[in-house]
Amino acid sequence: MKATMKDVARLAGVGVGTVSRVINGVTVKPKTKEKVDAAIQELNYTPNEYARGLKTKTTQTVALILPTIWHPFFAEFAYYVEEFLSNKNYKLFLCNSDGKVSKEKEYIQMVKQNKVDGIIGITYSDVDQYISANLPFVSVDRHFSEDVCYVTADNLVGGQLAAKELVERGSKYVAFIGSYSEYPNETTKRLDGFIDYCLAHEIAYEILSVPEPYEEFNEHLEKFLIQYPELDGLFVVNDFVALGVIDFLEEKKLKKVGVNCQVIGFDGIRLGKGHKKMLSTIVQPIKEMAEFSVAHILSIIAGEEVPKRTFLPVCFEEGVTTFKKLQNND
Amino acid sequence: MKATMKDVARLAGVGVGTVSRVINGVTVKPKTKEKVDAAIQELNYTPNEYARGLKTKTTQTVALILPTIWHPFFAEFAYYVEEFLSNKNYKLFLCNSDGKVSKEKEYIQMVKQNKVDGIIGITYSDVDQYISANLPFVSVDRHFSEDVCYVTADNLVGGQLAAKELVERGSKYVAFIGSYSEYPNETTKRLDGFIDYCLAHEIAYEILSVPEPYEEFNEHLEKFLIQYPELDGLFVVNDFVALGVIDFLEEKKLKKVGVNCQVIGFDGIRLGKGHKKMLSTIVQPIKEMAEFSVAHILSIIAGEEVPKRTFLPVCFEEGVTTFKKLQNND
DNA sequence: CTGTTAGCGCATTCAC
DNA sequence: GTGAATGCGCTAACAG
Repeated sequence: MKATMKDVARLAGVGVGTVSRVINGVTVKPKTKEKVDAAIQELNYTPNEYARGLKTKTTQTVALILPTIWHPFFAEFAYYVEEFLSNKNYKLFLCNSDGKVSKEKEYIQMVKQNKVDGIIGITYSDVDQYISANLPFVSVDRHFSEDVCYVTADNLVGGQLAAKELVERGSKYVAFIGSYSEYPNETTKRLDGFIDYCLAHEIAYEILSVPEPYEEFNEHLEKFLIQYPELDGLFVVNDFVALGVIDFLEEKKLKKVGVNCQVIGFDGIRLGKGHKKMLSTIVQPIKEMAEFSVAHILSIIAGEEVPKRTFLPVCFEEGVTTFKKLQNND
Repeated sequence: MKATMKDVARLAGVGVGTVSRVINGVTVKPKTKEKVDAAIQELNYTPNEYARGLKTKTTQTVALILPTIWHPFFAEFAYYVEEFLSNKNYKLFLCNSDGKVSKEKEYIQMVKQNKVDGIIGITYSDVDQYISANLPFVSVDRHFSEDVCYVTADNLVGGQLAAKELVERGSKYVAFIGSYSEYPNETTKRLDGFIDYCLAHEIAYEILSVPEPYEEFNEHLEKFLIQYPELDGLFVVNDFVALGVIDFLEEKKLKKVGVNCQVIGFDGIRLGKGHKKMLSTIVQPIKEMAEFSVAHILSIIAGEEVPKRTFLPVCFEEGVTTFKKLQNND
């Protein structure tokens, strides 16, 4: 039915060891290699990865756990992870956890099952207990209690930067709009940074922080905006929510974004790629985040040491939802 | 180091066969099952999937090949595929082909390598030669020459529907705007359906069909719109391109969409979920497409017969880029 | 350099 | 019911 190594060996008139050698590129006499290659060709032979994996205890496979591939930020991240992995001849398992611990746990199990060599995870729920330092795991955007490796954009600086840009572009009274999850994660640092800057520069600010999930978010938002009508600069926790806020402002005619109010998002998703109406935002280096995540997980799998913490720089990208910069007083 | 079946057997004081039986739910005396379960618990044992796969010749794994997970339509599709697969206890490999045959081929190889049980593929390039009826493959949005199973939205009806809606909502002179790929696929039927309707109802129409990739698309578009200034209804090949067209029209002030010109897209991606400014579009039943794709590939893997062709209905979703319907003369 | 052999961890015969 | 034995397809260690 399906050709095995033994078939190839028989046809080529050699031992199975030799076949294994030519496949794995070990030194073999050119003449015999030819014979083997010919036999492989003729039988259309492909090594059985499961048999190989059983011996070598390696799967050339990594799992990626994320909340949902629907979100453009995660999709873009997944794209790059797959690309970098593929370059290294690794395959990628995709897991949408939907924030459900059971599913995250299920995938984490896979390394014990010898089904994957390691895991890259964006998990916002409580999986601490399953993660330990000896599990090949790279966490993204989330700092675990134990010393597991993690890579993240510099959310603190991002928050500071957002405040700074709003202020330097003319806002006098700013606000952070976002949500907080039940479980701690790096994204809360966006708010921390925002506050840092306002405090240090004595800028008046307000905060709207709604608990997830976003039930009645717009109701909270409306009340907030009515309560503080003088706000002229908004930093929204991510681009997705920011777009929603902008629509809401326009619909309710509460503000004219880009005219009497600025809005800055966070993520830098390429939703509007090619579109002119761009959101001003703090851009996360998604590609680099994926690159480091992959590099680190592969290093861990190889048994090498990796830096526990990798912070990647963010930058401001100007769209049409902020004013032009007045002066450059750096 | 890592516990094996033998360790469990020894600790429980039974044979490995018995351990295997309790794991696979075969009849075992309750008393011995207890002992085994206890041993499994104590050793924190998990079966090695590769060893099992080597015996059973099954991997409980399916690969999904698509052009890029970046595109919201594919991301949404992937989300559902993973969900349905997960329900059946299957895992998902993700492959971004970027339209590169080499990568598609590489993943198709995986079934020969015993690394996946089957493949679901959205491939727009020329992989016909690698696909044959005896490969467990379900094609989405693409009809292969051989009798491989495929599922697709009814693009022909979708094209007709788009034309119908434009006309019934007041357009007198309509156009199809899109592109065509080097390789045939179901999406070209959108144009076919569009023409069908126009011909049958004697509606004047034009066609702009730019070859992929989209180099200089906007140049072609501008020339086209200037050449036919009387156009008042546009059917664009998909939502992504449609949004670009709308931006272009507004930027160049060629038309006022929703006022003196209608635009209908195709796909029904939930980009604008929660946003008010929605694109009118022909919605593909993404979830159902994923559901059938998964059901079929699992059936094929199980050796069952499946329908070769599955057409799923589309529907029109009203946004703000079309006029209100004047009358209902069905 | 190359053929032979011993497992990798598990499911599945067989006898008992 | 259950234990022992066999082999899935492959790699690696061992002789030759």
